[in-house]
Amino acid sequence: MNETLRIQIIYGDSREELKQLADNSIDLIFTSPPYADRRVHTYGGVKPEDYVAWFLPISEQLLRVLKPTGTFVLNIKEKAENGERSTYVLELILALRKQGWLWTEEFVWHKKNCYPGKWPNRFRDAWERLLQFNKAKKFNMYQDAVKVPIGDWAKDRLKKLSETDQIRDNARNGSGFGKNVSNWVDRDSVYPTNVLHLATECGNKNHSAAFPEALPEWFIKLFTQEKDVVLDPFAGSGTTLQVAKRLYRHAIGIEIVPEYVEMIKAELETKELQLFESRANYEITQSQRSD
Amino acid sequence: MNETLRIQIIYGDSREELKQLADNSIDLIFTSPPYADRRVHTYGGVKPEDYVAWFLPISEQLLRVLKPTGTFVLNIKEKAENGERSTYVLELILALRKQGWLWTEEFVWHKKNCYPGKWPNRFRDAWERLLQFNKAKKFNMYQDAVKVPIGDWAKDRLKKLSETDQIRDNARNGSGFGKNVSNWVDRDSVYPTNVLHLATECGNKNHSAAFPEALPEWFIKLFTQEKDVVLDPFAGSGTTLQVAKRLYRHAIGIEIVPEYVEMIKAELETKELQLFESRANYEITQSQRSD
DNA sequence: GTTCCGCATGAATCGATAG
DNA sequence: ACTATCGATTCATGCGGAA
Repeated sequence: MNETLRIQIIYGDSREELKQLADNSIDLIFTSPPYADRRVHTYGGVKPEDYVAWFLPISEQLLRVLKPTGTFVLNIKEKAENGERSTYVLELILALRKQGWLWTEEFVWHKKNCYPGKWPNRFRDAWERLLQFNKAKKFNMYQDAVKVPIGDWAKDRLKKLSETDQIRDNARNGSGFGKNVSNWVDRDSVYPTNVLHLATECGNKNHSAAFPEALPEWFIKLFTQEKDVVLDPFAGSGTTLQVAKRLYRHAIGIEIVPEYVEMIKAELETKELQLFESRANYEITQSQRSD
Repeated sequence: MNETLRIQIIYGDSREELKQLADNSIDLIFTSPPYADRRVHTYGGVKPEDYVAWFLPISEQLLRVLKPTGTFVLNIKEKAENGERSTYVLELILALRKQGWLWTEEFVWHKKNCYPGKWPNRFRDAWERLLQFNKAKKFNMYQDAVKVPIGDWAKDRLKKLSETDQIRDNARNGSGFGKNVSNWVDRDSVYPTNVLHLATECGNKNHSAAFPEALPEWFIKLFTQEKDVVLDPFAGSGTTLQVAKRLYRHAIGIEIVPEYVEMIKAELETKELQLFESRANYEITQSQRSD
């Protein structure tokens, strides 16, 4: 018997549409709000000084719909304006904490091929913030899902550990390292850090996404399991939804620009024909704007 | 005729000793203050909630002694505790702006060999902030001094990229200064970005520095010329001073731990015999604590 | 002299235990 | 309950002695 994977695209304003989602129903919120993706005009041109006030009603809803074990990942980077970095992201972090969120971590996305350009007073901006917020200190994290190959140094060094090395347990130097040498035998992968190296997708797609697929993929794998629910309240070109679907997670996206909504629907239906057919049926839903 | 390069180490507390420096006399301040609750043995151990109040009197002096064309670079990273990142660095940035500083840029130092460890709720912390502050919107910046030249060295690196390196860290590049290796092909040199890749210097040196020499070196080259004046109000093991001297910049360091002061003096005198002799004489001064 | 390998050492963070 | 201390965990690097 097939199970149904639900991919839902809601056409409308997140400030309104989030209200229809149930309490504690989302496992992961992954999103790039306006300013991160330079689409601020679609939400009426929010000024930097108004940004926090504009965002808080949305994050209040996000706090409501997220499961206690869930995670909220916010991809954002303040822009430089008139020679200075804006401070609204810093103020947003402080305001979200005051709203009840825990600021668990700040990941760095190092964009290998960042936007070109040259200015007299600054270099190109090659990184963005990925702010992790949680409702509770205990949340779901599946670290093994994102392990990476071990560095080259290990190839030469570790394979030559003798048997006595493995038995040795001299913790007298305090490091505790020698005690666990046997753990390292046959180890070929390690846990990553909080710095992510990814290229922006330069590719030949007909539309440009704010971030490469690898970015939501990493966080979806890290914070959800199959059949969990992923939400992107600023779906844009739908990268988060597509990755969620490919990884067999339920997904909900909200998008205010009708052209994007149509694009997402078309894209998802196309891929549906290619993938997963043997595995599940898919249900693609479009809700109407509520006003 | 020889010119004199002045390398001055002041033994004392920056909160007091900075007062003896002249207004508008410093071209670059590069420093790594003790982080909150770190280095409790050598330094006092400032609590996170007191950090901003502790730092502001110092930065007020820094604002006074810095030239209008000068730059202040602050290396800092908040710690994680009890599941959350502290917010005092964010609050410090906001407070410094209120004090009159411009927050020009935030560089990321990606520490390739970060501290090991494993926890259920987070990965290893592999980056630190390098916050750039200025007094005025027009400041000295010598971008060409940090361009990364293409040479045998770079080509060599390009070839040596191992397969695992490419899988686990596609941004691996030689110098570490955030350049996409593939962009180097057919170019003489390129400008870096605001992401720096450097390993920490650990290992068996007789003393351990908080940051590798390449870190102050990069900023000294970027923001000063020869015979400019560099200040480090938390000199520590003296890395900033030594690099300044090697790059033929005047330098002033303030350090509260007498053992470090002696260490810096000894180190500088040793190197004096080896380097620069044909170029200049050096004057190493020790001021006394003023109380 | 090269290369190889043992080893110490990091601005870490969490959970448990002790006062 | 709240703070101070301690053990456990982990990975990349450079130094120095050995082969």
